[in-house]
Parts: sequence; C-alpha cells; structure tokens
Amino acid sequence: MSRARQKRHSDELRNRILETAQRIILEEGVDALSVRRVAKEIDYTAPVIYQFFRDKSQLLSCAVKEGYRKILESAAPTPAGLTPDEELRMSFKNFIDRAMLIPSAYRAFILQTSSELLAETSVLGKDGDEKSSTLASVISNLETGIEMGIFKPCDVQLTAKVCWSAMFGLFFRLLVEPEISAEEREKLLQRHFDVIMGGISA
Amino acid sequence: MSRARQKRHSDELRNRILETAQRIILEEGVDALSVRRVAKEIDYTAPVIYQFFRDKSQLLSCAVKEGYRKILESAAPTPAGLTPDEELRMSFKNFIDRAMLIPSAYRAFILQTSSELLAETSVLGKDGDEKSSTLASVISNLETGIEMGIFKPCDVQLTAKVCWSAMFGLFFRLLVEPEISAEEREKLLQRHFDVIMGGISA
Amino acid sequence: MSRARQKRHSDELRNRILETAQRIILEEGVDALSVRRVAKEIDYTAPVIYQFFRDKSQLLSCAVKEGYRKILESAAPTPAGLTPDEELRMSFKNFIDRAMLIPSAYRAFILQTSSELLAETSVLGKDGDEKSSTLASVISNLETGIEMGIFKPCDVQLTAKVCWSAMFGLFFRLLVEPEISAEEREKLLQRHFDVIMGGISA
Amino acid sequence: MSRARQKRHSDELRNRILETAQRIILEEGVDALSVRRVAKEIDYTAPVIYQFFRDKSQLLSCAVKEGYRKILESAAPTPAGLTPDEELRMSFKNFIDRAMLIPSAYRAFILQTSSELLAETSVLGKDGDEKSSTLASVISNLETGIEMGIFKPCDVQLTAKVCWSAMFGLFFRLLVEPEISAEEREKLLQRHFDVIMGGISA
DNA sequence: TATGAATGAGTATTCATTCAT
DNA sequence: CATGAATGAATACTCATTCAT
Repeated sequence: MSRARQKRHSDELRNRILETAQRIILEEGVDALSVRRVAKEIDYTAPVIYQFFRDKSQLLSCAVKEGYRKILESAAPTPAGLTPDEELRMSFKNFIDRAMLIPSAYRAFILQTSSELLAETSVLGKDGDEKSSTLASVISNLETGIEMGIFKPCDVQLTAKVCWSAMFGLFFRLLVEPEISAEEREKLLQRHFDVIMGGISA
Repeated sequence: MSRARQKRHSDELRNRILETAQRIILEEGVDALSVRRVAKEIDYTAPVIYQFFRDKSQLLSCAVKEGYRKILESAAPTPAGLTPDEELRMSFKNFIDRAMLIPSAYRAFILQTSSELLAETSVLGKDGDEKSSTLASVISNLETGIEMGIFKPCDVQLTAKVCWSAMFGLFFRLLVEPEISAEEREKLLQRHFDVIMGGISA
Repeated sequence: MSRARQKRHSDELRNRILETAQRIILEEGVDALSVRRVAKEIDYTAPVIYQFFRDKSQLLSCAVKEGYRKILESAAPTPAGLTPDEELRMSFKNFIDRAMLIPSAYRAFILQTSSELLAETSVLGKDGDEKSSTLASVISNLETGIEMGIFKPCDVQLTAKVCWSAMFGLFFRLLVEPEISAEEREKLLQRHFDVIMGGISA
Repeated sequence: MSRARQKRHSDELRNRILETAQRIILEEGVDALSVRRVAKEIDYTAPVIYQFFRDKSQLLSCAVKEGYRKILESAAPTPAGLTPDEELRMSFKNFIDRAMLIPSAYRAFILQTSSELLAETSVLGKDGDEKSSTLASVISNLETGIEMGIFKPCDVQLTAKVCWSAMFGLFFRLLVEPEISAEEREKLLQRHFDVIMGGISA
C-alpha cells in the first residue's frame, strides 16, 4: 500500500470508530459504550481502538464533543431581510424543530455530567465575543435591534445569556418530554418567544 | 414477630435501602451505585435488596424518582404579604440558591436520561391543576396577578409552563457551569426575572 | 450446612487457594501466578479468590510469606550435647542440606524483589534478641562459646549477622548453581565453616 | 549502503536495543521491559527487535547477562603496593560500596531466577583459572599471600570460592535490606573481613 | 530493512444475580 | 427472613507476535 493510501485508510478507520461510538451513545446512551462493543461493530478486535485513542475516556470524550459540535452547528441559515426579533425567533425555532426530529440523539449528547465535557459546552461563563460562540448571533441581533429602536438598551452580553438559557430551558424540557404533540409544542414556542420578546422590546 | 411488626420492619428496611442509594448517588454519582455497596452500607448482604426491588434498575429508578421529587419539593416557604410577581421571583430565586449550595447533588438527579425517569418529572405535559404539580404555585400567582391587574390576561397554564421552563433553563446552566461566581449568578437571575416579568406584566 | 461446617469449608478453600498459589510459584516462578490460573486449578471461577484476598498482590504476598516461613522453620533439631561450634556447623549444614533436596522451591521463595516481602525476611536490620529471629540460635551459641573460652570475645550481635550472611552467601550460590555435585558441595561447606570458625575461635 | 556499513549499522542497532533494555530493567525492574517499550525508546517500531532476537525472552536474557557481567566487572582498580590481604579487603569493599550507590540496579540484575541466566553467572562451579573469572584476582591474592607467609597454605581454588561466596552473602543481604545505615554497613563489612581474614591468616 | 496494521490471548477486577441453606 | 457461596458475563487494557507491504 502506498503511504497515502495507508493514511487514508487510517483516517477512515478512526472515523468509523468515532461514528460507531456516537451511534451507540445516541441509540443506547453513554453507559452502553464499551471498547469491545465498538470494535465488534466495526468488525475489528478491541486493541485497534487503542491505536487511535489513549483509553476509553478519550474515545468517549472525542465522540461526545464531536456529537455536541454537530448539534450546535446544525443551525439552518435564516433568510435575509429579517428584523432582529424575527431572526432571533426563527433561529431558535429552527434549532428546536431540528432537534425534535431526532430528540434521542440530542438527549444523549446534552445530558452529560462529565465535567470535562461540560466545560466544552459552557455558555454562561464565556464572553459571547468569541467567534465560535453560540451566543454570537444572539448578541449581534440584540445590538442591531437596540440600534433600530426595537429593543430597549441593555447589557447585551448579559441579556443574550438570559435569552439563550431561557430558550435552552424550553428546549431541554421538550427534549425530555417527548410525548408533547407538535401542536402543543408550537404553542409553547410561540408563547415563550412572546414573553421573552415582550421582556426586551422597547 | 407480629405481622404488624414485620411490616414495620420491612418498610423501614426498604426505606433504609432507598435512602442509602440516594446518598450514594448524591455523593458519588449514579455510576457508584451498586447492589452490594448498598447492602454493605446497611449492614446486610446483597440478596436482601431483591426482596424489595426486582433488580438493580428498579432500585435505581425508585431512588432517583424520590430524589428528584425531594428536590422539586424543597421549596422554602415565602413570607406572606408578597405581591404575585415578588413571590414568583422569590420562590424561583430560593430554589436556585438552595440548589447552588449542593450543585453536585442536583446534577446527579437532574441529569438522568432514562426515559422512565424523565416521564416522572414531566412538567410541560401535565396540567398544572394537580396538587402535587410544580406548576401549581406558579399558576396561582399568575392568576392572582392577573386579577390584580399586575399581569396581562393570558393562558395561565401555558404561561406557567413557559415561565417555569425558562427558569429551569437558567437553573440547569448554572448547575452545569459551576465556575460562575455568586455575583455573576445574581446578575443573571436578576436580569432573567426582569425579562420574564417584563414579558408578562401589564 | 451448619455454621461450623461452612466455616470449615471456607477455611479449607482458603488453604487450597494458598497451597495452589505456592505450588505454582514453586514450579513455574512468581510470574506464572495469576488469579485465573489459581481458580482454574482448584476448579472454581476467578471471583471466588476475591472472597479471601483483596487482590492479587495480597494473594501473592500471603503465599510467599507462608512459603518463606515454612522454609526457615524447617530446621531440623540438633542432637544434645554438642559444643557451640559443632552446633553452629551442624545447624547450618542441616539447613543447606535440606534446601538442596528441593532447590527450586527455595529459589522461588528466596529470590523475591518485592520490598514488602524483603522486609519480612530482614536479618541484618533486626536485633537478634527477638525470639522468632533466625539469628537467635546463632547468638546463643556464640555467647556460650565465648563463656566456654572456645570463641574470642566479641560483639555477638554483629558477629552473628556476619556468620549468618556468610553462610547465606554459600547457601545462595549453591541454590542457584545446581550443577555442583554433592561431593563438591561437601568440600565447600567444610572449608566455609573452617574459615569462619577459624576467624572467631580463640 | 555497502556491506560493511550495513553490518556496522546493524551492530549499532543491536547495541542500542540491548542498552535500552538494560536501562529499563535497571530503572524500573525486569517487569517493566516490553518489546514495544524498547522499540519506542530507540525510535523504531516493535518488529525490528525480532531481527536481532528470536523473541522477548531472548532479548531479556541477553540484556540481563550483559548487565550482570558489567556489574561483576565493575571493580575499581586498587592502588599498587598493597599486601594481598589489604587488596582483598579493598576490592571487596570497593565492589560493595559501588553497588550501594545504586542498589536497585544491582537488585534488578542479581535477583533473577531464570535458570538460563543463573548458569551464566556461575562462580562455584567454574575453575578460577579462566581469565574472565570473578575469582581470578581472589585466587592470585591468596597465592601471593601464601607465598609471603601471610596466609596459611590451602586449596586456593576452594578457598577463593568460599571467600567470594561469603562476601556475596553480605553483599546480597545489604542489597535487599536497604534500610541499613552506612555506618552500620561499615561495621558489618569490617567485622566480616576480620572474621574471614582471621580464618585464612597464618 | 523497517513498518503499519492487526490480532489473539492474556491480565486483574467488578457486578448483578441466583440458590440452597 | 437472611445469608454465604458461587458464578457467568462483563469491563478496560496490555502485550508479544505476525505478515503483507
């Protein structure tokens, strides 16, 4: 095999491992993840895992981080020309709607207690300035809205965190209470946004 | 032993098992729970557990349900004579402040993925009329506030769920982001309530 | 089963475990000892070992300590009426002769690097006064010999250690050089004692 | 590459392997030796080892043999002009003092049970005539001493073995009882030599 | 010559669970 | 009612070794 092909093979294998791990976590929860299980599902033997990951916890952590990243990055683009309040509303709604298509996946990755992983997903503790931040777009919408006189002037960092965590609360409850009907969910979302927007509008 | 005494003994033992299980979960997390561990700590041997619980998962589930219930019921009484908005504010704040004293305990019980458990803790899906409901006091405050002209008329069931889940979102994030300072937390709480109250006030 | 019978059974099992461990060490060396191997040889499954020993190292340590103890206690009694120099000579010779009957066993238990075990077998570091000490009889013979004018006056503690370690040196070499003939061994022993005795005699 | 260069390269690599193995044994004990570990430390991959050694046990055995040889040969030169008894005393003392600087290293190589290795390190079984022998210098000192009338006439081969093994006994005990203070050690050495010399002196 | 990939056999240890007593 | 004994099935992990390349 040529070097390049070997490399490609290697990368591919690593990916298969990660994807398999993610799938297991997603389908059966984080406790169902075991090195041997992953190995078996990719038709290899256990030691091969250790060529790519130092130990199980590293595998777990990589898998969950990636899974979480995929989730947060899955925001659908909003159409241009929306007012800030409309855009806030729509981006939150998009996010939740997408999550509800595969709630168990979201559950598996959101409900993590490991402090290492929680650090990765921090929201309240970070400044929203960083590009990668989940808060960035909320902040920019708030700023624009204030400039436009739609929103009352306020501490945008703080307010963004408040809006985001309020939204997260509804998101979380919808996630763990899957028996809520789409219709009911719609009403909750609607009212939720009305309250929040009512609280920040001029 | 008389029947009654046996029964009493039996109940007591079951309770000790449950309490021990809860303490272990609380102190060392759900993964630290093992049948033998519980048995040892109550000075019995493992098989007794099976007289009260079908298997480990039933024990776990009972323990967590009860633990969760205790958490949600742990609201401190609010002083009389408060206006509805003040009372809402204060009862939420009390709840969060108490949780922050032992965040790890709360984390242990809140971050449970098992669908069986999640069903038990449902909020959005239930009507708030039931006495035991977490929502009951929120609803009654909303109703009073509307009567008094403090809040805008609205669907109180729906609004209560919205307020509660927004609060829960902040609560959850504070729980999993323990590096937030008390001062910062205070600011977040303050702003959170301002936004929500702003959204429902007349 | 009655309590007593259970107890007896339990003790018996523990003994079988220990003996099996000792046999394995003896026959194949300390590295050949494994929990599963022991379990298999007594026709049980591995976990049963853990009912008697905290972990493998405890099992190993118990087995080796007992083995070593058996060795040191295996001194044959010397006939009465010997002079101190004769008794020293004979007790050393007895010890070595017995060891040479099953050198591999002695090798297995003497050549231990674990500091925990070495502590058990300390000779130079201890005072010879303790009853259990290997040195006790050497010391008493030296003292008697000095009184009788056979040996030169000296620091008996020190001298006992010197004699013992010199003897141990020959013992050790004979142990690890099994191709030495009985005849040659006899000559070495003879000369060894002559030199030592020559060095301490009046 | 020319044949010669290849050969040189090859030899060099083999040496690096052996030295690395010895260092590992010396620093962390014989159980820490693993094929992959050696390979990694010389910046190669595991399979190269098998070009030079049939299997791990051969590598181990080579490494230990060489290490043991280095130890025994590590005698510091004694100053000229010493009498034979002084020279014996000093060379033994030098040897032990050097060993005590890094007792763990000596322990690692001395405490080997493998019969294959033990054969290599034979002392009692060999004639001391061979040049490489550990005994050679003892023998020559004895002979000189006898000629000079310092020592009693005797079988020098036999006596050399006796002296050496007695010395080895003390050496060994000092090695495995590391809590002995330098001062105490000095006293033991002194008395040891006095006894031995007393036994062979005219 | 050297390697990356892969494996099979092994390690200690833990646990939930059962059953005769 | 409670237990001691025992097990079977997992677990993560390590290692020597092989082989095609």
